[in-house]
Amino acid sequence: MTTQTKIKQHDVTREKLLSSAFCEMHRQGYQGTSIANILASTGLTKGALYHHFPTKHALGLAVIDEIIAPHLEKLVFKPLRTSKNPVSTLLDIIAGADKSIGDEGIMLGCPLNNLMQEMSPLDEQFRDHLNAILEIWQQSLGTALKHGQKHGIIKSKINCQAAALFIVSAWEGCFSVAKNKQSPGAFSMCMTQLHGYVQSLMK
Amino acid sequence: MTTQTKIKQHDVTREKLLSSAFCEMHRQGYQGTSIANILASTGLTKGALYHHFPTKHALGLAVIDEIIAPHLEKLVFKPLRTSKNPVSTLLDIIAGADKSIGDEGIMLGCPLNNLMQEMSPLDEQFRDHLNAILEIWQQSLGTALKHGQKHGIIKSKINCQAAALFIVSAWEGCFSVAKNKQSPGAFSMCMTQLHGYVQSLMK
DNA sequence: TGACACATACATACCGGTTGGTATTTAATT
DNA sequence: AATTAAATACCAACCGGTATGTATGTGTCA
Repeated sequence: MTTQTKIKQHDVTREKLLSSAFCEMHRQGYQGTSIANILASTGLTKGALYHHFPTKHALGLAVIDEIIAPHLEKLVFKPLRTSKNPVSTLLDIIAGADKSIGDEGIMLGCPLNNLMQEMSPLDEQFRDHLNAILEIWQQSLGTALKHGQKHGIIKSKINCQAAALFIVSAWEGCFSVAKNKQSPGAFSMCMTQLHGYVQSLMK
Repeated sequence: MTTQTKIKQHDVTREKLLSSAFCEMHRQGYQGTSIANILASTGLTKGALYHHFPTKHALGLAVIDEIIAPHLEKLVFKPLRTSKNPVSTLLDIIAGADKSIGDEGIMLGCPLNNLMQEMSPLDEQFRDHLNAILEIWQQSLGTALKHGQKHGIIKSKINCQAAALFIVSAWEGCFSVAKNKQSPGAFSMCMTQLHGYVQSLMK
């Protein structure tokens, strides 16, 4: 037996539900997601779902915390935090975003951004959970820029927090527009401009 | 009697429905908008609504074409198109956006962006109508930048179409983030950065 | 032999949309 | 100008479908 703890059926089912819910929410939004569809695609029943999650609302929050947040953490936040040259890492991430996300991901939009748009004004808990991710994002970027400033890579006059906020905003904006145009090409073009913006912060 | 043509009851009721639908859609999204709420807030009934619009879907499209598009046309596109110095007009619009939109508008987000996010992947007609506005926006910006290039205001190496696309994206991104943070302050900070970006395109 | 992990059937509420009918305005005719 | 017919603008009740959520039953495994 490996070091891995035993996988219980309980967790398998829970993962199935979360993953299916994420998929549905990514495509239809939270409100457009129907419990029935989730159950159909997993082959489970209401008994299973309501055994694991008290409400659809709780399921939605769990998707944010257990799927969306870890995904961004792995793909963006951690690389930025652990890199020896975070500014160059940032440029790499921006430059390679279209490839690492893929056409379908671009068409569907950023899951975080999608949910923010839909749910933030409607539900305070959704907003808080989503905002926590946004905060980490901005923080990661701000720290990366500050690090660049300390090493003479980033212009000293730059307001790193404001620039970080703008990068996040523009990033999500690129997703928005590309999704609406249903055009991965537009995403690439847009992210290239963002790449240029970050470079314009450098000496 | 003035030169104005007589206001018919028909149009008054139609306007009431459109305006209420817009309001509801701005707050709840299209899918979250219920016919019942629209009727309650107007004091009308289903008979009235379905007399003027064949479906909820048609009502949604009418809101886009007859409310959202004209509003942006008046506030952004036309000023850009008719200005003698469109680049400076653009800077003015960006600088004054927070004031001209107001806190509540910022909290609720850009109606265009909201609907794009929600409906683009779900409905082709919505996408097309929304995209048409986006296209005009990008076009207005591209032309403004080109005009600036011709007059030696904008750097000649700039790709105006790409820059225009990015400005729209970043703009919408500022809305997204500010809406999620429920923070007019974040919007202002973000738009200030966008202002700086546009200035960085200038000589 | 219970606690757990699910399945099944049902309750309740709301959704968009339809239907038949009724005022009200408009247009035509005398 | 008065009358009448027809089209318009609107109302209120209802329909099928679907939504989330519940109550209860059943099999499994420690």
